[in-house]
Amino acid sequence: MLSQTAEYALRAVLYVAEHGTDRLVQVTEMATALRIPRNYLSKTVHALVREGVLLSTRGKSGGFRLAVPADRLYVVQVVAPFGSLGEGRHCLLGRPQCSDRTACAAHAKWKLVADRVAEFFRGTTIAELLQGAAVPA
Amino acid sequence: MLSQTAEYALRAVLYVAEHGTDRLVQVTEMATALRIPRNYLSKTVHALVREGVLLSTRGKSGGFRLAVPADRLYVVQVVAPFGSLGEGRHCLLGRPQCSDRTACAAHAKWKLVADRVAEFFRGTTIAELLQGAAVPA
DNA sequence: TGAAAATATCATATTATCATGATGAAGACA
DNA sequence: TGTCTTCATCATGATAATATGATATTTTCA
Repeated sequence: MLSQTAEYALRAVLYVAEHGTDRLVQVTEMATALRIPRNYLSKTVHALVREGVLLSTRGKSGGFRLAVPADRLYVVQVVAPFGSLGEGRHCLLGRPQCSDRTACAAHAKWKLVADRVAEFFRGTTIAELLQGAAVPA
Repeated sequence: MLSQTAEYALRAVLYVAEHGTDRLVQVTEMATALRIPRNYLSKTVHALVREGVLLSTRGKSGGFRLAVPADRLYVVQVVAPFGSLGEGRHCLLGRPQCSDRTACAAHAKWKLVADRVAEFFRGTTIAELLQGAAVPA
């Protein structure tokens, strides 16, 4: 559903949202806790900085924190820069333009489901995900 | 949502279901009509033969036909051998075992959506997709 | 000012996916 | 029997995603 990288991004943001309320969270800490390759995660979270999702501080006692309150940060903002998911329309059969008018075979049935998925990404906040359950190690 | 290969497989099966009711459909014909690389499609549809979705006949005037009536052939059967989608459990955060009991952060909210997706793949037949709309070239 | 800690970045390696081209094998039919 | 057509398969290549290792840059603080 999500690319590996997008999944890393989401897990990292959830980690920051949970542990970074009163301090900065370091990449090494996240990488260890979430079992994600360190430098790869570094690149990934830096991309989130460029996207305005995270803020980074360099140098000693540096780290990351949310750039947006968790209850105003939507999953799509975290995930969209990587895998193309959560974004606009999405034809099951991969047709470039597949709308209600020029429908592909799968369109009518699939649309109902695809809309649900899109709603989830666009309408769910990081805060809501954290409420769902405690985050295990 | 689907891997390229899984999408090819689904489009090919839809094509066979539509055009193969009273004759065999050849790979070259499908590849041309659906604009899919010929040999790659050949490999893909052959995998569907092994899976019991299609039947193949070799030699002159050979080709493919459905191994199962379109109204008893479910999308998951076509798609599962390729991308891992449509299959059983699916945690948004990629945890190997993520159920209602050991829930990850995203689980509760995501489950509602993921169940819908799984239902679509498991509960929708090829025949239903064909009813959805005419298949353009 | 220098050392340490942390992010940022670059170069490269690895792996999986997608694709191509050539060849083998089976069946139909003259 | 031979040839043609078609599926089956093999070997290889191209590309993108994922990952690793080394280095540069910024900041803190003694």
